[in-house]
Amino acid sequence: MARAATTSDVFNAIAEPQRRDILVLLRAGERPVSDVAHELGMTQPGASKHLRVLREVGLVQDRRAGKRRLYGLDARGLRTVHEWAGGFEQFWNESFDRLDAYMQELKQQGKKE
Amino acid sequence: MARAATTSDVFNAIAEPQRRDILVLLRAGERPVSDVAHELGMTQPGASKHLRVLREVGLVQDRRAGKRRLYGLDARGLRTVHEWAGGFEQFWNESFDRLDAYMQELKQQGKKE
DNA sequence: AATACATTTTCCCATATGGGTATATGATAA
DNA sequence: TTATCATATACCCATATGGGAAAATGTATT
Repeated sequence: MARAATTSDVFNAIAEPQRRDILVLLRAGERPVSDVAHELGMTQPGASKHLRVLREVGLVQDRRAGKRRLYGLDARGLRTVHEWAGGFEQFWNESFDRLDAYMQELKQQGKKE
Repeated sequence: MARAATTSDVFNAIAEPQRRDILVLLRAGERPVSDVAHELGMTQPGASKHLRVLREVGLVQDRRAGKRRLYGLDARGLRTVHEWAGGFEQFWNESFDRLDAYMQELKQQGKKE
């Protein structure tokens, strides 16, 4: 098997930096593909492809507006990510302490030898 | 270019479900590779490979303990993810409202035709 | 040293990727 | 209808993947 599809998951979709950039950009409001491409310095088909992935995982909504197609944020899917990562909150400081203890340990060893 | 390496980023590293499972498991404490493999129903080399990725992005620490090698959580890297996703918090409900408004719109159209 | 145990690495494979570029589809206006 | 603008898709490529199996490396015990 190969790597899971980028469209299989919100986690996979946001693994790509440019897609995260798109999401951040869309916080400022809906935009047509061409604007996204221009503002983020990507090619038009490139932006279109990334938006497709984001749409397939539900992080983005699109609606027609005349000749153009506006893409807008649907951030609800990011709540999962936020909550999952939040489940480790109590371990952030603890990890720090552990590393600190480890450093102390190394220091002690250094003195002995 | 292909997809970015799984080791290039915390975001890429946690895109894989099994690696997220490993991180969750390690909240309960350090474990040798074989235990991780057994408890999560993966093959031992499989677990080893996933742990390598997690180690390379700094989400996991390892230390020798006799014949075995214990892997422990270093959750600090997940803070980035938590904060990034948290930047969309104000949009979660708003997205909901937008969808709601959209539904209303469709409903109106339905009445007209 | 030789054996046994734990973990990592090396192959192999199928597959999806992101990035170009070119082309096709869609929608509007003349 | 035709011309024009906006977006999506179709190809092509190089590359890294996750998984399985086999082999190599590490470490301790006898």
